[in-house]
Amino acid sequence: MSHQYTEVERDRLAKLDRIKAAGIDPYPPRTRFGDLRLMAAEASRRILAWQATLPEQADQERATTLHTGDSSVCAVMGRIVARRVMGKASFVSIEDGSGRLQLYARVGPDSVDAASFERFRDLDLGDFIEAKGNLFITKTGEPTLRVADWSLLSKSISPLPIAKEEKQPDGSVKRYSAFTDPESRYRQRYADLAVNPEVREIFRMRARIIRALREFLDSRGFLEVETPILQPIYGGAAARPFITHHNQLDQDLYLRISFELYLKRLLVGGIERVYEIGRDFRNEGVSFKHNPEFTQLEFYAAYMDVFSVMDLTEEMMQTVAREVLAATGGKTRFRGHEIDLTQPWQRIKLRDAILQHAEIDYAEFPDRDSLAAAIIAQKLMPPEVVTGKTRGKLIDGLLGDFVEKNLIQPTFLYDYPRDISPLAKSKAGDPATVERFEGFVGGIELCNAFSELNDPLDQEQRFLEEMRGGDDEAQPMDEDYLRAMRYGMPPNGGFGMGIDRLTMLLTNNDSIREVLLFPHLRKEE
RNA sequence: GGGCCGUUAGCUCAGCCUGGUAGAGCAGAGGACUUUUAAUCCUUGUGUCGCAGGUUCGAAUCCUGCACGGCUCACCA
Repeated sequence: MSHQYTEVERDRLAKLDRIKAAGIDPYPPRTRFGDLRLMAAEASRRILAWQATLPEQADQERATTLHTGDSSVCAVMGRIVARRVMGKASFVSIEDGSGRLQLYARVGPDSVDAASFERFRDLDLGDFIEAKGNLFITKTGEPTLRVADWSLLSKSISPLPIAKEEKQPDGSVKRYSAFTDPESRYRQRYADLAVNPEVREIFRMRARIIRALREFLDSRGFLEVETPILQPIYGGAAARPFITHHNQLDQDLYLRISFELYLKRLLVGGIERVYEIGRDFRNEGVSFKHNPEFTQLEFYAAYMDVFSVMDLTEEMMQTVAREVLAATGGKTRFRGHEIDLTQPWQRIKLRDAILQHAEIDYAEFPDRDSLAAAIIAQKLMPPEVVTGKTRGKLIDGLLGDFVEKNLIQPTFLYDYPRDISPLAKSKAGDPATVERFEGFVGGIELCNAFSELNDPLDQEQRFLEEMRGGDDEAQPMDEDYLRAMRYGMPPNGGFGMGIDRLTMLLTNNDSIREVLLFPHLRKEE
């Protein structure tokens, strides 16, 4: 179905025809003033600095009254985001990657001729232009470029939902009828980014976070790798996969649900410290903290264990927070809470956390049925929810229902049930418990780590236990992974973290969709 | 999947309770204006009121179903 043009769009198409008829290319292949280009923020900074060099206060005021400005010629390019057009003079504001700058054109020897002015005042919000001239400051103190020459760089046909902005006395900006409908913003992220600068800032922050994580790991001898996204056997987590098919090989393949089993194969191969940042895919529900595809960091380090990984995680998070949240000294706000990521993390045994928040000591109920009975007796969960859950899943349920939301400041919980941790090493002398931790901040789970199981016989048993469970999220047996492990895998600590959730935390966004450029939505119509 | 709320002009919204087939601001169009900055002043157009049924003489409005979305609960170790 082809696009039905609105009346405004038809007007602009007619304008486009007039532009072409005048011999002007509305989509020129290159700029004319690229060599002279200044970013908008740099132009503002430069002219304000020039003003400050004037010897006397009176001279500075005189400069703005006469609005002569400095004598150097520069050029700016960007999108028109505001227009104030008068009979023979006109102001437009353009926005580029650095910010906004006001342009001033008038009919006169110091600016443009009448024909050029007519075309200038005919510009629309959303058009891209370049303009060349000198910088000056208006009597209201606004850094401005006086247009001596200009060109259209790209004509906008559909009106962008550009909001009007009013500068408040306190310096803040009040925005009128901003583009806010979440569905429209996600479906048309291009328009969202174009008119909401703070959205662009989220994704700059996201890139900074990932860069800081890379730098941290690179500087500690980790090798970044890429492993298969299309996998013949999925594993490394408990989740339902997406299934696809290779036609020529006539083979079903799965989109990976985790990188874990491939990265640990590399430890067998002698890569002692390895990490990957990439996309995982899980065929499950969407929520404020779940998207079907999401970005994960996993690292594995030979000769580390769960506690040394805990130390490294703490250091990594502090480093990233200081780097990304330099302005606030590593503090962030999230879901209404002030969170300090530079403080040492609390470390609590899962058992103690559940004892504190759910008032049940699961260690007193060593088998599944006694724990289930106690949970029902204490009315912690309704009986129908308890049915069919293993002991580990019951404990995990208590964690999710009673503990997680209370873990606001950075906290590690450790010592997890074995049956929900099929790839983690058992704790010495405590076969029901594994050496595992999860990190929580702001009431959500952020990361997960363990002393990785490197005993191929134990691992085989775990796979068999999983398959017996009949869980549709159980990990399938991966014979090749066991074959790798039989060659000998060094003891190692592994770690996984959701980058999207970390970005939510560091940018104070309550929804994962705000930190994904193109979040999953149902198809239109 | 459940609950609640929403869907009206390009954007932000009012109108719905109490049915008489649609409004405001901004954006747009025409005019005035050579330092404006939510520019101002005059004139002016704009809609399958999410979709499909039903009730009614008459539905944006009441009813039912559906679609899409938001929040939330469940699920997601």
